[in-house]
Amino acid sequence: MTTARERPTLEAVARRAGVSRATVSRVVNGSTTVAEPIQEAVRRAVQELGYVPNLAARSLVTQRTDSIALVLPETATRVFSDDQFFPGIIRGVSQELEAADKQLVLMIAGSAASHARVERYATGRHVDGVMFASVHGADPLPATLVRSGIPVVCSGRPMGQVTVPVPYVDVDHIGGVAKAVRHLLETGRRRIATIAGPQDMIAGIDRLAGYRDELRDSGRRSLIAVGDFTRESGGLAMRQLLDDDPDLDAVFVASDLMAHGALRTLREAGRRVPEDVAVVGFDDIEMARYTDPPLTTVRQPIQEMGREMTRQLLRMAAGEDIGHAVVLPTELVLRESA
Amino acid sequence: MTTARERPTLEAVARRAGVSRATVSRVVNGSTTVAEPIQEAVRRAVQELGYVPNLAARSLVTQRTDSIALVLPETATRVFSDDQFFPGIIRGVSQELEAADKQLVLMIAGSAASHARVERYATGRHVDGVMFASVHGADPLPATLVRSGIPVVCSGRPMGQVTVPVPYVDVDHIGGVAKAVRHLLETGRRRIATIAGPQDMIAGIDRLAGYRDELRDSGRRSLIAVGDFTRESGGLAMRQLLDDDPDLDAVFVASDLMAHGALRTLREAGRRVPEDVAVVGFDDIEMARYTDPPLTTVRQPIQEMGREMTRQLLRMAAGEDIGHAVVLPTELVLRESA
DNA sequence: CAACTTTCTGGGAGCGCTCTCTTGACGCCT
DNA sequence: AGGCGTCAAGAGAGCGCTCCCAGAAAGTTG
Repeated sequence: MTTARERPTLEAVARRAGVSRATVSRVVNGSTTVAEPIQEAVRRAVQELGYVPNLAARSLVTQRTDSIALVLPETATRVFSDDQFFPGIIRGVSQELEAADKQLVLMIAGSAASHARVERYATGRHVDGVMFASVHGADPLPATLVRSGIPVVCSGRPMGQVTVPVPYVDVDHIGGVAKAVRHLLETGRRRIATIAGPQDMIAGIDRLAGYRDELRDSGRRSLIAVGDFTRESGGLAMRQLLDDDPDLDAVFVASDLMAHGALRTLREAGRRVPEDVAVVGFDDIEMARYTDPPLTTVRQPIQEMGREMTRQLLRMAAGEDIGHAVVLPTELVLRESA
Repeated sequence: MTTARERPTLEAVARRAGVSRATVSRVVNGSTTVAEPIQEAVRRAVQELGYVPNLAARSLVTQRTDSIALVLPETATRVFSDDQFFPGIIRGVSQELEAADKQLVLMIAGSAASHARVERYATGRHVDGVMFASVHGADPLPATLVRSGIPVVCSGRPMGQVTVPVPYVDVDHIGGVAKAVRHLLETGRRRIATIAGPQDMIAGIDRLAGYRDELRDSGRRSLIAVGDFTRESGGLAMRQLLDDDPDLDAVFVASDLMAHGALRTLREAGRRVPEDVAVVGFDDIEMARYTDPPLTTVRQPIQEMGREMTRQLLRMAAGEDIGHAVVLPTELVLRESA
């Protein structure tokens, strides 16, 4: 261990400023009950000594850690693919946390072991709250933490039986899909299929539900293939759809990545987009503007989701009561594929 | 704050097991000097009480925090684009950290204010070490931290004058580019251009240097346009290259994202790839297999870079001396674009 | 069998901070 | 002028843990 010069403590600052430890503490923590000249002296001493509070010592007495955990279940296919979900959330969280001067502890929880690790860490109160990005299946961990009184927020409506309500922030999947399908109908498409996402993720489930709802209302037949949000699965699903109904003239794909795969399959099958087949994606990732043709898609505000989750969590950690769900709007972005 | 049932302390475990606090501490920290039956009793008490050590209290006395910071300079264009650099590094870091049972504190440092925040946080010894992902320009922060005796590792060779050596892990940009350019020459390309990356990032600089070196050796003329690693800039740069030399028959693009933009421009300009113009990228991101045509590119082991950085950092934090540079190999991946 | 090691466990100090409680100084009212 | 209220600053008690040191118990040797 490299030995840097001894770090100054509150005590040292107090001595230097000729006041007591308590007073320095008051100034450092922004109490207003300290006379201005003394505040000034303390601040100068802090400056001169390069004092930085020891967070461990502070946590020990305040029982707060001023840091929160963001858990990314690695099993979620999307998390490490390039759909930017994960960076988007992180960025939003980070912005909001920085504004609140809190730290972000990132935990990737793939294995059962790391799952247990997250639980230990959180129940051990090493963080003031936990956020789950992209909950896969019916993960019991969020509910477990809620039950032990730890502030928790999930991205995406948690699945499974609700033994205890877990607060969440989600986007309006159903509304977004409705806009997409309606657009296809309005532009004269008759045989509309969908490539759904995995049915153990709320994004997959809701987007398929939205598609079904909208199509049922129009009285048309629906054709469904299921992918797992990856390009590859999108390509495969498109192949299957084409085999099932060579005459389909539109497809709503539950993610841009899958849409990318689907576009490729369509090209290989000699279909022109959008002339022969219209394609609408979901997510509006950066790449959507660069596919051939550029992808019409449903935009979801991922970064804003991260911010909103954080705001909710911080409020819970501060002891406020919050509503248990926030749903952010989605929007149809028209490009050339439909 | 929700009041969960009181967390048990060492003291409580000690009482329950009928031993002293010191003994419990020994067992918890894996000391071997405790008689087996007592160890057993302590472990049972820990289990029964659900004891989890208070990290703040431990840090206070050990002067370690068992967490390390990963700093992502947000200004780096690449970091939040979809080239997966950032998630790749995080994943690698996270794996290695989990194995060592340490925490990852993620800090996004865009503004000057957040820069100062990182410095305060690190010099305040709130983490045992700091890793910088993708250092942009000649950021003085890494060197500053090194000087105050904090373990630091950078991803990518730091730029600027070396007042103090900052350890780093990088990939072999030059070697990778050499392979790419050599491949173009060997497949009979005569007029080879390049789209370089930003010249304030080592990845941009080295990849251009590699291109120049290799082409100089072959005695050919070189044509250069500069982008900033985004798709958009790649498209623009390609346009410019085409204007400068309509007869060029190959282009080495310093990133896959820019290559994606370039492919689009080439298509719009009526050039066939690879028949008229061969294109080679750099990075080998997931998307490279889905461009039209699939992109020949230079693969760099991003995740491994994150792991290696972490290993180095942990060794430094443990007081070991490490060599100050590690360079990981790159590899040419042949697909259809060249 | 006494004297001395060698193990193993407990006692207790202290890491740096916050926060309650107390003291002290001052101004104001009667 | 004396008593009171008010407000600012200091004293001191821990927060939960590690680790040094002392001391007890057990084992070893001449």
